[in-house]
Amino acid sequence: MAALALGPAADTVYGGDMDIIATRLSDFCHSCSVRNRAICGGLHDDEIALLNNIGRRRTLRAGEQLSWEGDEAVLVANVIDGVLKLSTLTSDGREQILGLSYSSDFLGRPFGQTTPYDVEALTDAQVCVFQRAEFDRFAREHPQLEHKLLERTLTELDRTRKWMLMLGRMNAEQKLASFLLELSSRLAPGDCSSDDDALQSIELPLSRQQIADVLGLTIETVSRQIAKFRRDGLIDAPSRRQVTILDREKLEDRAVC
Amino acid sequence: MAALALGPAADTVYGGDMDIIATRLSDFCHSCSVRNRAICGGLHDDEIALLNNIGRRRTLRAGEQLSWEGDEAVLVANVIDGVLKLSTLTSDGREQILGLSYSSDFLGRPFGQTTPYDVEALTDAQVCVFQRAEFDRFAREHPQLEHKLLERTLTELDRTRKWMLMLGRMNAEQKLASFLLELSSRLAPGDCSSDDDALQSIELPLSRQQIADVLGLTIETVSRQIAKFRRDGLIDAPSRRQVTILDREKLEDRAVC
DNA sequence: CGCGATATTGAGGCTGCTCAAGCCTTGTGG
DNA sequence: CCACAAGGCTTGAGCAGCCTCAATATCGCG
Repeated sequence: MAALALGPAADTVYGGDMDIIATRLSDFCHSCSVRNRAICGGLHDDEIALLNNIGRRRTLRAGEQLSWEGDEAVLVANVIDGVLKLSTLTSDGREQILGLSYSSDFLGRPFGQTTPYDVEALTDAQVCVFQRAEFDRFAREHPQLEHKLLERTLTELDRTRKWMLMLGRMNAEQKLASFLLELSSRLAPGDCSSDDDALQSIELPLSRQQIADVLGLTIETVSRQIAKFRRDGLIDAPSRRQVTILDREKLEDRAVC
Repeated sequence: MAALALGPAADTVYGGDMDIIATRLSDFCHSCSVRNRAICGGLHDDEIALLNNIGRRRTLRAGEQLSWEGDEAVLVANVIDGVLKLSTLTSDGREQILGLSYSSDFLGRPFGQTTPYDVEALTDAQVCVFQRAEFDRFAREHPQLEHKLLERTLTELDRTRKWMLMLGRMNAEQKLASFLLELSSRLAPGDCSSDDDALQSIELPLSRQQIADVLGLTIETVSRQIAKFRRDGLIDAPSRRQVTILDREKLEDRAVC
């Protein structure tokens, strides 16, 4: 189905014969922009080649879903480019976003039966997908990969817990300030979390409604807080999807944490 | 220092000569109540013996801390018995509990530099602690252990995300109902998450204040919600630290999720 | 230009917080 | 065994922050 369909690039590649496939896919990895930051970093060339055999590039359009909550977890993936959201619905139909995935993040639930949340591309995105069963087998045979995956999962757990703190204890102003600051550092090209190269001008990958879903607020509250930050000269918002941080220090004060 | 001091049992054990040490510690593992549920499950006997050489039993009194937020992460541990909390402080001094750890859970941050939260025993507890550096080395050499650790971390991440949903989207009533239900299943002797053997009578390991810190509420709100559940006949609360679930179904209705 | 989707702004209400007083439990000392 | 104190818990009153509902404005696309 849609979630499993290959992107045009992958289709082309699989049209050739076996040797060519390996070569071409290997080229994918060698030129991959997240090669050293994603979990594949640290693998030997021959391991990369093997991984290539089971991985496929896939291009997602903004709004497209990668897998569905509760489905048998058939896919895992590396994010190459773009921003994706992990989300789930409350029983009364509201959405809560559980996490955002950026370039070089790992997506999905290896060694599990079901995907516990929806994955949807917020921007146009490129991912490198694997059939879960194949990935699991490969990971078990390559401890170096499992180790990278473990480190990444531990980091993600730390990040999620920090987010919990935000949801549980911050007010609307603090939530929005934290959110903008985090976004400006996660969207920075290096992705390395050194705050120095954090962006001043952010192209928001989320609508107001989605920001509200991230922060556990309503769209109106988000809108009012943005308006307040503008009035106070902390940010500028030339268009709906753009934000410029004018006074990072004061914004950090508002974020508190 | 306090955090590193050995419990009396370990002191005794280390008093003997080398051969005896290994044997005695091995006995610890063989009789360990979480042997098959914790990450050590699936290790060979000789691996267990090696692990024994670097692990120590430690008994914690309720209220005692295991490591401190921001400290260099020197310890990791398995929870053998009892309930511990992971928590952090907001800059304005309120506490947010980030997670609870029960029997057979893994504690700490391997492969990281700092412990990103406080760990404190809520009840008297027994843990099996390792120096982080030694544990890291052992884990790198034993992929089977790393694999178990990865699975556990992934599960913990899923659980944390569900908790996030609760903090972001639930009202006080839903939060408390969910909390009581989760507690009754996590405290059940099997620990297996089959809801069948969930407890009806819970001995609360947390004070009202701590419950409030878990749920992102105030102590007054927690108290009022408990009073309401009692009035409505959903629970009984014979003493401050005891709760009996009288009508699980209706409680689940209140929890919504 | 005009329509639909998205966002902003306003008014009013409710949930949960704050502040405050009193109660119950537990432990200590006479 | 009782008196008292201290800490934890409950209950109440009032308030603030955020949500809800509603009207209006703006953006983006045909």
